[in-house]
Amino acid sequence: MTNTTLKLLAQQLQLSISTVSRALKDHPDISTATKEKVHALANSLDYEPNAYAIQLRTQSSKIFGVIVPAIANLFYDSFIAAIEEESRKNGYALMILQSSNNPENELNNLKIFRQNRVSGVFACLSAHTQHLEVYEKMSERDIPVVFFDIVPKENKYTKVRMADERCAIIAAENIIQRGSKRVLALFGDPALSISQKRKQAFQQFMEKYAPKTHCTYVHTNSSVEAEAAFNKHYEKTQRFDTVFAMTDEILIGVMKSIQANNIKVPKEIGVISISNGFIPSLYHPNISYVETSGYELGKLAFVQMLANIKGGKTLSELTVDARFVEGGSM
Amino acid sequence: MTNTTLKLLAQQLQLSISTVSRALKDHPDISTATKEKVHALANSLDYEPNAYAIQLRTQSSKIFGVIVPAIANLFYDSFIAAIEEESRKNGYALMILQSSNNPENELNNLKIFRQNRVSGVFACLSAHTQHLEVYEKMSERDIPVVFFDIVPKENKYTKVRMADERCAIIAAENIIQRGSKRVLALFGDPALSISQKRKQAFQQFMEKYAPKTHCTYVHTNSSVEAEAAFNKHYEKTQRFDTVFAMTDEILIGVMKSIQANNIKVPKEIGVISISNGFIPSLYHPNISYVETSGYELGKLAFVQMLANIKGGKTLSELTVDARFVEGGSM
DNA sequence: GCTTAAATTGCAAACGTTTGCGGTAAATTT
DNA sequence: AAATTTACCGCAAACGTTTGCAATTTAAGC
Repeated sequence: MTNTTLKLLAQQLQLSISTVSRALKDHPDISTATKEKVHALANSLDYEPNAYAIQLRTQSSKIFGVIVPAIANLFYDSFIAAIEEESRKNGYALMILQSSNNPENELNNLKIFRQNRVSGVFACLSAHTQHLEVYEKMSERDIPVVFFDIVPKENKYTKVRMADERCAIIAAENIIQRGSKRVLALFGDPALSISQKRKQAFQQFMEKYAPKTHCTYVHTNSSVEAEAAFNKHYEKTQRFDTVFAMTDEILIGVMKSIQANNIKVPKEIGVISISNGFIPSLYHPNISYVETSGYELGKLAFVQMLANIKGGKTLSELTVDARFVEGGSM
Repeated sequence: MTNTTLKLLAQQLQLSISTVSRALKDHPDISTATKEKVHALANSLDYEPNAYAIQLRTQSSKIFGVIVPAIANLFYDSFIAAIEEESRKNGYALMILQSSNNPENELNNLKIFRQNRVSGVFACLSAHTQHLEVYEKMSERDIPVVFFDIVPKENKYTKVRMADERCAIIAAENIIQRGSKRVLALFGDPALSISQKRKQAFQQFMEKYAPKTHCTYVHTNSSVEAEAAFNKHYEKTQRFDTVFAMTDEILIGVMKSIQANNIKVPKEIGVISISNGFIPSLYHPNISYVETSGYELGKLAFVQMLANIKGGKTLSELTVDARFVEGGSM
């Protein structure tokens, strides 16, 4: 069965295509009588406008492109969920591609976006990417690009990201407030700017406002490493009373060890992490965490996108603020 | 800056549009000399074919639609990741929409898919949906639909799903092997066929091969409900020695309670679940589970889709097989 | 050198819309 | 009753491609 078109409707109704078109969109030129007839037939024939013809004619596609390193990720999937919701509300659809942290894929994806004349793209740079010219080209063609999470350094781009330093500081504040004497602070890959930022902010804050608190800083690259690191330091006689996990991944390792050793939280050890909240809610008691919400970031990114589309270029870097979520682990 | 088109290239090269078009796709009619010239200019001008014009002309869109209840979901995100990979390999892009388990959204999404003349749709029914006519209509219009995970009962559709019965039976086998006397078996929404299937298979198997084992069957709709159900039954004097969780969601609730009550696993209670593996790995000891891989399901779904597109209708129900993964909880 | 075949290239229609402009008939004003 | 306005509606071009066919140029055969 072939698709219903304006032409078909026009033929059956003995009207011109233009009249049918206008009737369907409630144009004042068309009489109520014909409007009704047209709508009736359109409904019974399940007419759906051909988005491709429309875009070809109007030169605007109502589709956003999204590039993430991976969809299967606690952070990015909620980011995607957020912009999907907003997009739907605003009549846009989403085209989602994953780069798998591979610059080549990223390039190919961008190409697909251009071929589909997307109205804008949300991009998360893949880890070791420095080929921003492609993005430049999109901007030249008036396709706004909103970078998120992993963003370029230059400030000629529109970007949104988490307030990394704030997160670390909020965590530090709560640790101090708890009256901790010895802290084990676990951070991620030291090569990533996110690890650097968080550690630096955390360390500075602790040294300034709680110089007497003894902090041990360790970098780990996986859950397993985090678990090992925790175990190693837990053996010591002078035990720490608080552990800080920079990411979910690290928290998972820590909690494995805590469960294995049947350590009482928060009595024996306080736990605090930075997270979007899902992992911390898995444990009893819930782990207290500083919230970095992919969902919020998505909402923010969308606002930026809309601003870019409507009001020309809005070059700025916005961050979504962090807040402390009390679990029962501190 | 305006987009490069065939027309523009043709003008600059003093050639006809058709020649340029053919040159670009390496048509044998065109001489090598002009091909080179065309390619050179196209590259320098960053020509990208307009997907909309192509689709309008060729009536095929190279886009698949995907409907999931939620993107932010451990199972669906890996499913999506899988079909995204395959799609890219095959020159397709993905349009992903989430239903949020709301039939109305589902309907709207389908509409968007039809407007975009997708080449096919991967659909996971939202929980309480019985309006399959929309899907019928897509099929009538030769848009193949591959249902996954939550699929319609009728067997006139193409569907892929987990081998639900097998999963349940494998779980039951292991429970019997453990020598359990009293089992608490937690299932999901009783309205969902997935819950029904798993429960029925489980129950039948237990009754047949371990008639003396006492089983309590409970349906819950969320982690919180599962936690409550577990607590309620745990109060009893005649305690169960094994708990079976049909999904990650349920497992999470169970484990919250287990942690809260400081129950020793597997000594006091054995735990087994059905999962893709991530959640079970979060606990110590790792929870034993029957593996259901969203990733595998995605790959399978894609094969089905391709078969449908190429070889006409392939009505069948394929399942991806399950296997037991030993944790330390049994 | 003339005919014929082969190698190139161009013409034009079509895909399904939108929209500026012009046209006709009815309604209103003089 | 003629003139003008108003209410409807249709024509036709354009968006960027693809593709069957015709047209042109070049090479080949004799």
